[in-house]
Amino acid sequence: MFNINLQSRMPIYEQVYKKVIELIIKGILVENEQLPSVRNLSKELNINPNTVAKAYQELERNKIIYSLSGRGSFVAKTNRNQMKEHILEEFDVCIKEALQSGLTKEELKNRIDGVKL
Amino acid sequence: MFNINLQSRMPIYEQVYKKVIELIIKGILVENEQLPSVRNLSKELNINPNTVAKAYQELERNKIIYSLSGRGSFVAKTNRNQMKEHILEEFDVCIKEALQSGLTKEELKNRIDGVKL
Amino acid sequence: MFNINLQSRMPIYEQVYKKVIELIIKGILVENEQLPSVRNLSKELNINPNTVAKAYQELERNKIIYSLSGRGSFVAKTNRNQMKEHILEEFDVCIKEALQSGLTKEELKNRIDGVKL
Amino acid sequence: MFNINLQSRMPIYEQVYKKVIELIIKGILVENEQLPSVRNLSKELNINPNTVAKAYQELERNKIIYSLSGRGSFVAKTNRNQMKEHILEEFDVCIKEALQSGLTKEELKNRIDGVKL
DNA sequence: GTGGTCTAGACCACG
DNA sequence: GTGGTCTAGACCACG
Repeated sequence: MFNINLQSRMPIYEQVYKKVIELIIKGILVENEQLPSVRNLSKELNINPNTVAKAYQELERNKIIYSLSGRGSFVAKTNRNQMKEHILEEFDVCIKEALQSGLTKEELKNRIDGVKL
Repeated sequence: MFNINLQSRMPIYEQVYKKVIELIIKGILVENEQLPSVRNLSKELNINPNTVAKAYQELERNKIIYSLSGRGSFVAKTNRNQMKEHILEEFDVCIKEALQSGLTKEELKNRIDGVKL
Repeated sequence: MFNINLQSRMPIYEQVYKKVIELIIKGILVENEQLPSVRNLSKELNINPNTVAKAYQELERNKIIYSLSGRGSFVAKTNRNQMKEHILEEFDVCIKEALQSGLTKEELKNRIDGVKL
Repeated sequence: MFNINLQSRMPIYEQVYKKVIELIIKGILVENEQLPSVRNLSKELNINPNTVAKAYQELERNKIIYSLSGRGSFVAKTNRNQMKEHILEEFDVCIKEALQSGLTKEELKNRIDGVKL
């Protein structure tokens, strides 16, 4: 379910962070649902607990999850639209970079059609 | 003309690298035109000469510029389409990230329309 | 009446502890009055009985309540002034932190006037 | 200059965090001044570099310092008033707790006069 | 069992 | 030399 890529140049903790957001946007993780514990997830992904903890702390700081002391971490009151907006703002940065490099909006939109996941 | 942001999370050498490509795509730098020397550019931007050198090396490795020993660096036979393709491939990464986060192609295309530089 | 916040960074047992003191200072709980049983209070607040027990133990240790084995916990001979002193000593810690951060006593006193509960 | 208390229940990284703010409020660290490097400060305080790094990252996240990659950490455009406000907001929490415990504003203000650092 | 803090130490990119 | 990331593993408070 978490699919971490150790080879990627994107830090692992950031991959975990984004994965949680993705699962919420897709409705796989829902409000107040408990996330896997730091220890369990780190075992499952075969990474260090600290790395998972860092991702969770970042998520909590951004009010995407909350933790109850001694009980675990849970999905916060999720505002999916707000979360989409969050992702789209990151996408904006890419758009601007491409436009600044001299490409046109038409070229970018056409490119999107061609992308396969 | 070069507009470097020292506080950006993007490495400085990468900013220089992209800036040169941008100037070529926009036709500001043209085939066989001489680039500023490493020394001059580093002074102008107030950054380490090694940083400029690294950007130039990367550009040369990708056949975007060529250097004549003792004379300087010059814009290579520019294939603008190839360069656009290069930018678009970077953009692909952003598209994929956004799609993987659960957004749709429609949402991304609409977003592009709204962006102002 | 007890108003516990599970998401607060303040430990739950400490919240219970403080709440009892507050109720005594306000005269809502009076000398020799029986406190809710550990079991009942934990059910009402939906928290672990051990957590309530810990708060009660701490209160007993500080002579704020006393317990009769098999009968329950009761408000001790209350010395309101002593209790106020207790709260004020906690407040001292905050004052010192603020002063150490470079603020002046005047600034702190003015701030108190502005606070609304 | 940094005066860390290893016995305190306040986490070390938080003490470092607050110390930097204090030094800025007091004008000892000024805009664009370079902070001691993570390594140097950790040696001086005899604590782990990661602990200092955590404090610096938190400071950077809150725009109190900024880092130039490969060069070091520097005091950001400091708005002292904004920083005071930051401290005062923390103080508000203490005031509210004390008021909720049944004390009066007068009692709190008198207490401030009596505090010695 | 849960997350939070910390140490010791490694490796990396960047400059 | 600089900060950023990560591991391995310890200890702690809380529940």
